[in-house]
Amino acid sequence: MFNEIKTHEITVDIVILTIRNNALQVLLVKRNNEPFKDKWAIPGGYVRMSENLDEAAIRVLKEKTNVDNIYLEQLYTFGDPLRHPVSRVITCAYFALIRDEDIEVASTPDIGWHKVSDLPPLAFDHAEIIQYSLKRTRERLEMCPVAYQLLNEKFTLTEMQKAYEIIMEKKLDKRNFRKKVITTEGLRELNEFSKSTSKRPARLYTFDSIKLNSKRAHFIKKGE
Amino acid sequence: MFNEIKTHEITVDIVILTIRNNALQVLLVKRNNEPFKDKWAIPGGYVRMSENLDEAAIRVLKEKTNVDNIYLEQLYTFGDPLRHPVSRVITCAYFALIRDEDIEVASTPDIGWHKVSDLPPLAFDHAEIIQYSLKRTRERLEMCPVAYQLLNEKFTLTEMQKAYEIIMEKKLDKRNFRKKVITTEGLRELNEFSKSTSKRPARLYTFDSIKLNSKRAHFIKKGE
DNA sequence: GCAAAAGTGTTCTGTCTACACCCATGT
DNA sequence: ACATGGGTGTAGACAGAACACTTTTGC
Repeated sequence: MFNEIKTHEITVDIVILTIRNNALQVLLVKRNNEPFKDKWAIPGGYVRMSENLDEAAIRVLKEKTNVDNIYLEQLYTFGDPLRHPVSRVITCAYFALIRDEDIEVASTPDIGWHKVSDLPPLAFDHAEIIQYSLKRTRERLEMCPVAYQLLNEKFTLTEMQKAYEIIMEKKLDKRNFRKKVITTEGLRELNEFSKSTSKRPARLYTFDSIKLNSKRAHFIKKGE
Repeated sequence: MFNEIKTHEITVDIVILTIRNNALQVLLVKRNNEPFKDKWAIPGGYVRMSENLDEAAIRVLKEKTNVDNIYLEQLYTFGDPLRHPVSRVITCAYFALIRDEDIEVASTPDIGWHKVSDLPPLAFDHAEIIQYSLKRTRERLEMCPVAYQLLNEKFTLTEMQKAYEIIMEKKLDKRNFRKKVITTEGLRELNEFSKSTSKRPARLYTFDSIKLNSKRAHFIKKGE
């Protein structure tokens, strides 16, 4: 119909969230090309002709973090004609929740974690994308226990509560939290206890059956 | 980075829903070009260089229905490399809820309403897109009264309940429904009553303050 | 006067909230 | 023995579900 249209470009950009140092952090890369050279941006890349959007997101994620078994969900597609100052780039944004311990981020000065509460100036509309991903993450957390995605495989309930509190930005009642979470499908109580780094050892739990309530949540398994 | 990528095309496709004849119906157009010539499809079109995705969706909607003041929300972006058998077309799907009475659909055999419960064979992945829009519509309905978007400006509570029942595909309790709905922000009781086409006249209500809970709901006003 | 849809309250049940003390361990 | 985080129960408020009869009108 409109052949002029073929000059659109389409990318995926991924908001990669984790909890580090008791704060929700997002992985940013420093751009080494114009536009926005030397500004921070969320990782992204062009969608290749042979891959679908999920695959593109998985690829970008793997390139940046070497992680490929995580919670990944399409967030929203941003297509303002002026979002990219040079060409017309429409981006399909994803967000991912990953375990701090799983990540192998190349430690160069051009890639790093930033607290979502204290972000540097960002390229494009990436600030808006990150804000929207936080909103979505909170929505998800209210309806299903995706927070375990941010925890180690075996975790204590206190660790899980901390993760909720960090993401929700509010204190939760310990007894109510535990009452609710132990009724969650998939949570399994282990007969193991935390190596008491501090005082009384805490019982460890794990998640086995992965049952996400979200409609378009993609649980990316290895090899997919 | 990957200049090969520039041959992506990007479209918007819109699931336009309304209630007609006590059924949830979707607007379909018959394709007159290959691929999928003579198959039904949801309305769509290429995104122009000068417009953002919402604007493209609004334009397509206006072209097909002459409606431009409705509930419109981005649904999901579908980008399977094989979803279009010829070229690589990524589509950003929207869904819209419109009032039957507002619509001016050209009445040609190539455009028409179809019950979502009885759809003809559809082009591309449009069946999947429609199914997903129904899921989303039900989610929205559970958290905010978007159903009034499908009703006339003045409506009875019974009409609204019918709309809910049609979309949710289940019967609701009249008293509980009314109890809940009258507490809704924005609902206003009028001192008017339905012209008693049948028996006892029913009080009319209207919505004035539009307060949508959804995160990315776009209320498209005239002239936007 | 009767058929048909409008309108209206109460009870029960389950869920969310608020809240304070004892327990197990390391030092 | 004490400091630290782990672990537990109950009462009140609130929201959702079940449920049946009276009212108003057209015919």
